[in-house]
Amino acid sequence: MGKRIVPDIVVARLPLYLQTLKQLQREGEYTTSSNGLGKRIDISAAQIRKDLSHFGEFGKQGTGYAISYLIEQLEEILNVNQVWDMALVGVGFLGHAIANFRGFNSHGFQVKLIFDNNPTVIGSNIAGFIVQDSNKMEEIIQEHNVKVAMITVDSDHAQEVADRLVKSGVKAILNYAPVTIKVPEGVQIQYIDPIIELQHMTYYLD
Amino acid sequence: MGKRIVPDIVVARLPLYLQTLKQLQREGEYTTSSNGLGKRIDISAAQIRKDLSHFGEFGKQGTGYAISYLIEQLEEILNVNQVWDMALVGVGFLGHAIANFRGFNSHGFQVKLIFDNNPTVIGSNIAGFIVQDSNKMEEIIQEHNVKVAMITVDSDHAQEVADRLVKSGVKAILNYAPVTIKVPEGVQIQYIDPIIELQHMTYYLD
DNA sequence: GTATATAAGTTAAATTTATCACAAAAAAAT
DNA sequence: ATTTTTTTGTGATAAATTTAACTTATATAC
Ligand SMILES: NC(=O)c1ccc[n+]([C@@H]2O[C@H](COP(=O)([O-])OP(=O)(O)OC[C@H]3O[C@@H](n4cnc5c(N)ncnc54)[C@H](O)[C@@H]3O)[C@@H](O)[C@H]2O)c1
Ligand SMILES: NC(=O)c1ccc[n+]([C@@H]2O[C@H](COP(=O)([O-])OP(=O)(O)OC[C@H]3O[C@@H](n4cnc5c(N)ncnc54)[C@H](O)[C@@H]3O)[C@@H](O)[C@H]2O)c1
Repeated sequence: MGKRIVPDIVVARLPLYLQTLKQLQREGEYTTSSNGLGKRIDISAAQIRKDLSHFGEFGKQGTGYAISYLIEQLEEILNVNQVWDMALVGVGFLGHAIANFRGFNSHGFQVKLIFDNNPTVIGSNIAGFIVQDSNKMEEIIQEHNVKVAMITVDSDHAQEVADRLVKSGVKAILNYAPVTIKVPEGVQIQYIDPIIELQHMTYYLD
Repeated sequence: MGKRIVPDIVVARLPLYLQTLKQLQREGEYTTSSNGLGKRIDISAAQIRKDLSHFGEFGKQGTGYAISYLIEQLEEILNVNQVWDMALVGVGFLGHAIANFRGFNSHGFQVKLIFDNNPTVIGSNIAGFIVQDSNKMEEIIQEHNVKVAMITVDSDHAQEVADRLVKSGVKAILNYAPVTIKVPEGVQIQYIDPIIELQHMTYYLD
């Protein structure tokens, strides 16, 4: 109860808090405060406290937050106190980079399946994975009970691939193709698009 | 006058409008409406009209928006009615993918310079660019008057690289390393981080 | 030609989001 | 032991953002 009423904009900030806490931990810190954390990421202390207050009380007055405890709690809230297997569809340049990216592992994710529709790529070994035929996506994804996927195909095929992922039972899609995708209620979608970010910045340049 | 008072959250949506308009154009459409555009990207018609109203009047009652005209106008607003030369720092797996990405060109950007600090990479040809020594970043970037850069080095070196980019006169940085970076007032920074997006989504999964 | 439908731009209202300010608690200093 | 400082969690307030409603203009149907 109460989980659904947390504003999405608050949820969106939690991963950044988690990332920063982990970094503080790597730097040898054991505690921090809403102020200290906020300074790192340019977010007001009040906002951080307000955000966390949606989920419980994690700090101690006068002291602040025990970093390892807050990390644990945030990982639980974000459901990354487990490792999500992921499917990657499209092994071009970008898919290749992502398949080789080792950074997912310690943050709740791991690539498990890789698909492409190009016969010259299917069957080859990329980053330790055998590239599978995307025609068999539905059965293979279902069989492995994969719920999270990344799309790195050209934008012309992104919607079609998304549809098939949804049919396969995937509930969260990270789409790198520069196109908006329709998914049914209950399926999460997020976008990564450098051009969107670059154009956002050039607005402020002359 | 009045440019600075447009809320950033509005500015952030403009590139998405532009992307979608370009796609409609590729599909052979000549006009659209706030309603039609909004349906594509799940944004209310009222919001689109409100957003655009910050910059002028671009539509026609009863008809909607002439796509090619609105594209032109948005490109001008976002300062992408020109091509921005970009520097790319860090040519690992991800940098390799970005260097080879052809999608920037038609949207106001082009990779111009590539840097790395690894002697075995420096001097090699990647996607038609000779990888330059990142020790010489300052002078080379200044010489080419590059104002936009992408960081694809490991997170331990991202801040240091950002500092040097700023010193070189770069005014907009797209950072792929999973770490928050400090830049002086007047320098734009945006982040691309798949883990942040994935964790945002897994919150909603069980 | 008139009526109906479409759709922009805008003003006002509603909603959401962020900030402020303070009481309570703990820690540090005197 | 007492005072001062730090810091959380929160209720109240302020600010920002979105939605809805309305006016005006254009286009289409009859
Ligand atoms: N490379 C980048 O740095 C970069 C950056 C941002 C966005 N993107 C976007 O990411 C996507 C991929 O970029 P890329 O440079 O790797 O392109 P790419 O052409 O190198 O790779 C695309 C891959 O997808 C495969 N594919 C196409 N249709 C498919 C389908 N229906 N099912 C399975 N596989 C399919 C192709 O065989 C190919 O291997 C594009 O949409 C691009 O716009 C790329
Ligand atoms: N590969 C991905 O899919 C992916 C996805 C998301 C984020 N990232 C992030 O992007 C960054 C790069 O990832 P990657 O997989 O390409 O790593 P990588 O190790 O393959 O590449 C890093 C490159 O940066 C260079 N480098 C390091 N320090 C440098 C410096 N001071 N100056 C110039 N060059 C320097 C290295 O020589 C290397 O070539 C990392 O921060 C990673 O977390 C990568």
